[in-house]
Amino acid sequence: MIDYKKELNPAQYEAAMTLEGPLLCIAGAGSGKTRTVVYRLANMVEQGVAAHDILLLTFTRKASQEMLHRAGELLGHGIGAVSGGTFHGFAYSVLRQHPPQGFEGGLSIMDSADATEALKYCKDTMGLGKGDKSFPKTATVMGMLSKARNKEREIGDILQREAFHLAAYRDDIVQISTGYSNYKREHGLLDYDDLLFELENLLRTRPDLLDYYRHRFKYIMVDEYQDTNLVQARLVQLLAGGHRNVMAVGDDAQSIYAFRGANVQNILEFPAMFPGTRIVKLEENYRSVQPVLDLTNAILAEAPVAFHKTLFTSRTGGNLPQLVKPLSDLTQANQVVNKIAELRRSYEPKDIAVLFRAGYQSYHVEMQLSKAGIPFRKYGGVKYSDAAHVKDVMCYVRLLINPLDLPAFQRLAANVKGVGPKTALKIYEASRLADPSTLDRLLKKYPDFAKDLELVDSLRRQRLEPVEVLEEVLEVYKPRLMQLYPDDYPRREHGLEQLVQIAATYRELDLFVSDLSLEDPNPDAAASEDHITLSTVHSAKGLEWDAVLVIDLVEERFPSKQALQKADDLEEERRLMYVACTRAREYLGLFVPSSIYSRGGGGNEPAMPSPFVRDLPVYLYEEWKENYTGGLMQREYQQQRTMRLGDSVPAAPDAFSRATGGESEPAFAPRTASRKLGHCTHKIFGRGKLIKHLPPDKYQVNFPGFGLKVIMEAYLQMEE
DNA sequence: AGGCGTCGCTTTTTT
DNA sequence: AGCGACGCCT
Repeated sequence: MIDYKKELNPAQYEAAMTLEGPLLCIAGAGSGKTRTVVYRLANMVEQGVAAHDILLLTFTRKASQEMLHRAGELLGHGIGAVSGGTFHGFAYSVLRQHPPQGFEGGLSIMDSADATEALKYCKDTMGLGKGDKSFPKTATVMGMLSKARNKEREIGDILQREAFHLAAYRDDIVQISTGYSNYKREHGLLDYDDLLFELENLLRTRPDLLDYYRHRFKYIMVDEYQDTNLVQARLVQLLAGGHRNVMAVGDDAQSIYAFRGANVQNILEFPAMFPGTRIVKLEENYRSVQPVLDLTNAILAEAPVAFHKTLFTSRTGGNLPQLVKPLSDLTQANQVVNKIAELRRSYEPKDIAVLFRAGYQSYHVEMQLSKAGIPFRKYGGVKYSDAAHVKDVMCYVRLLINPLDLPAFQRLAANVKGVGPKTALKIYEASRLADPSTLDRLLKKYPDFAKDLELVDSLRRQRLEPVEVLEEVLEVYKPRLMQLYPDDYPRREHGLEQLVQIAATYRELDLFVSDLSLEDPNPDAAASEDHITLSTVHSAKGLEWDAVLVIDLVEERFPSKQALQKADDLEEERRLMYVACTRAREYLGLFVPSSIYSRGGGGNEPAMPSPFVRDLPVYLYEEWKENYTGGLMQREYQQQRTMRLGDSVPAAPDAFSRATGGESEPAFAPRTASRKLGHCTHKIFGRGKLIKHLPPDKYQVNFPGFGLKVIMEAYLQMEE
């Protein structure tokens, strides 16, 4: 028997024990969210719930597998057939069993590269935006279309709000959008957004199926609920609408996917969607040492989040986070590598990570790490399955599943010398319309492509395992690999070996293909023990390391350039910064280069430190500057710092959470008023910004240089 | 007419 | 580094 009461804190215990009815778990960073879900799963099994009855929706398949694995360990036996994965993965698994109208002949999932290519094709064939230099790029148009669908608003609306300069192209963009939809239907293609909407449509139009799935999944858990969008919330409502045994877990402070339509309101409105929801807040942090936690709390203090939490930790000791100011982003790479070398004396490589806002920002660090012989693994940015050779090979496989998949057909054809999109389309039309004379003539002209089509046909006749299919394809494709990529074909060949390895774990071809586009498989994750991690902050979500280094903390990089315009976007960047820093257990390094290389400015340009760093009270970190010889020197302590030394947490956490959490207050109290608060002056701390009114007579105030304080109103001089 | 090489320009984040 | 426009080649 598991002693739940002993192994969980009271809030975790409550969440793990509540199995029936709707439950919302607000879990701060590092508060043992996974642990709580794991114990809850174990409890379910002990209470006699069959694994088969549980649906566990998580952000990545890896996350659901880890939860199941750990629950299995806890129970001392496997937990078996829990269904789980991402919303998109789940949607596909349902849709492949119940193909929507028009997809009976086969159904291909397009990843974002496929979708953009298809959109470009539509744009070109419709002759829109030709020769107009300021016409938005295909990728930009794709982004707008996807945003409109995710937020469920008109395209014109999105353009107006997010890209005013493109509003003039609204009609053209709407036309492209219509053309794209038709194209997808015609060729049996679904993009990521379609998966969710088609699933909703299926459940709404087929009451029998809705009923079936409601009985099939008697318990539903949704992780990272703050990153769900509107249609995902409706799917949860549909699926859990019968029994209402549904748990949502999330943290509004870690919502970082608004750009793709994630709606923080979802988590706030969960109790309204499921009346009678029990709310549990996990606020004790088990991950980070106090100095790291103090700094992350300070980042969040300025954010207007609905549930204000100040996390507290029981982890004692720990050093102050370091703020390192290299002279440029180039020397930053050296400083990062030096620091990693130093950290490796105390930590395993797998416990060290370098985080950044965008994929390209790790470029210099990657170079220096390679030079220093430190192995690393990069997450985020370009995906493994985006590599041209992987896409090439997968096109053969896609045509097996869906013969109408025109993008796949065109891509294969384009690899043959002398064939471009137009010729490919001719062959495609000729084969589809059964026009043997044209077909014969064209295939004679391009014997290489004829060979490809023969291969696909012969594979379609046989019923082979995924791995066997791949081996046959590679036999034809490998010789072509050298021809196509003479410069680096050995590296690509290695990548294809990995693809075969992945294929070997599947029995069904369509699952192999869909998984590859729905979830980056991360080929040799198992062999990553001796690798340090480089990752975008988005891809680092839900993970943690002993030592975390965040780089490029300058204006226009982090926060990113385009987020500086709108307040909402800037708040999302702040939460992103919060997510980055809360990944650290013990060491946190913030790197702020004084200049960055930019193409436009013709070399190095001075850079402003990120506002997220600028606004931090100085006593929360120690500052190191790089000198001309590449060494680091510590900045002399400022007056405030000396004054504050020996002081503990900026805001006394107990008092604060008691004052804000409030057993009497409804837990869902949006902090609407706080935005309107102004400034005040205090005799000792000087001028500060009012953050929150703590009734009846206190205010939480942020004083530059002193940080968060809770002060009696009588001691404050208010400004207008 | 369609394919292919070259030059100039611009880079967020992900299922 | 990748897209798009432009111009030359088959």
